[in-house]
Amino acid sequence: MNMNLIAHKPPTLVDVARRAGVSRSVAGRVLNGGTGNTRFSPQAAEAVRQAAAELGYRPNHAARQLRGKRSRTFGVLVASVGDPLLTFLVQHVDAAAVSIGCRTLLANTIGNPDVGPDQFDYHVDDFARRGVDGVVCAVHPWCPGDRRALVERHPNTVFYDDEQVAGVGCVIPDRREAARLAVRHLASCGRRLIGLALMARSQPTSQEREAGYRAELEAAGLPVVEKLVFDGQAHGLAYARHNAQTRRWDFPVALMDRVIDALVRDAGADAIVAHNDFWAAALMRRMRRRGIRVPEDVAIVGYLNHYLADWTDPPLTSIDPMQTVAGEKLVEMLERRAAGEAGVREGSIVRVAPKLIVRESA
Amino acid sequence: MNMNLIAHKPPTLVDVARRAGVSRSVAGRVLNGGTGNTRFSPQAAEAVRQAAAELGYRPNHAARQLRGKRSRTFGVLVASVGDPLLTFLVQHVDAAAVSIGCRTLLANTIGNPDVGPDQFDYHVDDFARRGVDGVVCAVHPWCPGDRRALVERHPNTVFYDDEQVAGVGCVIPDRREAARLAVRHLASCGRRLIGLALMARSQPTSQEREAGYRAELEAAGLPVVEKLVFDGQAHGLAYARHNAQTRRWDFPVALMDRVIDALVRDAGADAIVAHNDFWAAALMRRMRRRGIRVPEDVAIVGYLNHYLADWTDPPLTSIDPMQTVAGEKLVEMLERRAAGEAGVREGSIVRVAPKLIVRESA
DNA sequence: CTGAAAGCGCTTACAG
DNA sequence: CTGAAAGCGCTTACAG
Repeated sequence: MNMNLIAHKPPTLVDVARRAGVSRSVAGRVLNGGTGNTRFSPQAAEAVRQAAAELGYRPNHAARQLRGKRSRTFGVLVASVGDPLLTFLVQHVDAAAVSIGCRTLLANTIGNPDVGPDQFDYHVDDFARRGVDGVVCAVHPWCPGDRRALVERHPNTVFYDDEQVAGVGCVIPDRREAARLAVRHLASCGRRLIGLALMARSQPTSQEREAGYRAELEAAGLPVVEKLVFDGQAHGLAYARHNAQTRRWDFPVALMDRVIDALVRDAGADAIVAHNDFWAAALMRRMRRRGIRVPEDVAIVGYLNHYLADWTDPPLTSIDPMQTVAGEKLVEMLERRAAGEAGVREGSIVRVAPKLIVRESA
Repeated sequence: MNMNLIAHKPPTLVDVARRAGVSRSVAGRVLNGGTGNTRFSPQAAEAVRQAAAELGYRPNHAARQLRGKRSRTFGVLVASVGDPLLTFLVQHVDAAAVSIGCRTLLANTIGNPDVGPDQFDYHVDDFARRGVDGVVCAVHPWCPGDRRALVERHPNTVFYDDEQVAGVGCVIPDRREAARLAVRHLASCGRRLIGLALMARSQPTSQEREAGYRAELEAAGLPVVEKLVFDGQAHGLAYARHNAQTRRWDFPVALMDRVIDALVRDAGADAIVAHNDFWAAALMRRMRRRGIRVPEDVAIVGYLNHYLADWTDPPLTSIDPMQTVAGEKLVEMLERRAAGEAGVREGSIVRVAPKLIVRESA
């Protein structure tokens, strides 16, 4: 017991073997318990297990890995851990990894001015050094980073919401369905002139939404009016930009009045499907200032179902892209390939069905 | 070039040495570049470096670690990565780690129902297996977990906002100063009856705030009235609780009306220092419903300066606990001890000065 | 200044 | 069923 005071070096397999009175080989076979490794007697097994328990033996990860075992670690690339658009995803990828005995190595590709403007390549490299079993790339498509090189280096890579690299696994939130859900809900609440506020109509993701929006309007027998679709891009800067100083995302607040002008004042909208929860929150605030009541005059539906949605006034009805589910799917794909159950180049694209969360804004 | 197609095994030191025409030893000495390891000729160095570059050599992390090098990895324990109270801390601990060439291994101790209710011990164990260089424990003091065992297992541990374990490094946001800043700002805006809304007066952290609040009131020559301090605990459930189903934190919304009754209606407060940004957001919403204008009738100051603060209506003036700075300090402490520059048991307590961020609510 | 050699802790054919 | 032995990729005294 007072051995503890002398050396604090953790016990190794040799220590266990010695204490159990067997060889390192047997101890190893008992403790690693791999497939069909029953090449030891029950007595030996018992002795080894007891010795291991008594010593508090834990296999050394580095040694196993060096010997060719998996690192049981997945790299996760994300523009910024604090990115409000992805907090849930990051959280659930990690949860999914832990539940199969793996870990997550989070890597911010931007937002660390101490190190440099863009660390995509740095992390790809570091992942290689550390021998990750796979990589989740959840960096927004518009952020820099050589995706091809990533996939080259780490064939077992899956993307979230980014189809740039063809033939690679990919999980995508179904934005078409998201827009449909929003419109369906608004129509069922009796809204007739439903507006759609998009950040940039040129983005494929926005086009998907618009398609869903139009499809559902038609299905509901509501008028499809060109004036009811707002394109932020046409009004100048519509993107949230990461501010390296404050490490926050700067939001184009001024644009919100343009949305209200175009959709509510000019087109007479009685409901708006907003680009995301941030747009929705800003819209609601500006509307109140202009004497427009939410939801009485104009109902609002957001997208993301972010923490935020509980705290706006009124609380925000929002479409949840189900990053929970996406996170699980991503890890599942990675794991199947890491375990050799699926070919690495099986580039399936999985769409995740969104969910409507009703609060008070619509 | 078409070698790539044959074997995708990354080049090792032997490959580099062979290509450079030197021994493994020399290659190693050149490439690891440790202290005073200039035991090689300039020519050899040049050849090795060139060979390494050509092959794209990257040292194998596991092998280095096995040979006794640091893992350059820090474990970070947190109740939940998605915990809104700590997102900034997690982000900045990681940024600080990366900027010294290290990584962060995030570990959620709760909020993963797939695995079990509490994974504190599991992660402590896993950190040991992986040989982290140190651990940041940012698990809220009221969450379960054997902190003593953690420190036993990982002597190089530092805590954030938790002084339970004596004699260990600790970084704490200065709540006394936070309350002073809030009161000072409100007083300078002409507020005379400043209320303080606390979650639970029995908590040491709340007591610190109250002390700062009283001290600053006196300094400003304002009345210190007992009725102006609200104790949530006295009114029943005041804690936000983690909901494992939704993986969100449930908030005691109903309590907010009690706050307004006690402080505004009964004590006539013209300003409130709220427990945190969530309380502040909920308070503002309830006040609007009751016809109380913010900030005209009652000014509100939050605490956290969370993402949320930009999106409430009106945007929330808040005290920033400067988790940015805290994250840096935590990593700094860990690193100094990992590098052997400081004794592991140097249990210094660092207080982080907060900062007032003025928006529109006060 | 250089290289042969030992060894970190583990896994796994291989011979007994 | 068991154990001696090789080897994963690296670092580092040690002898030349």
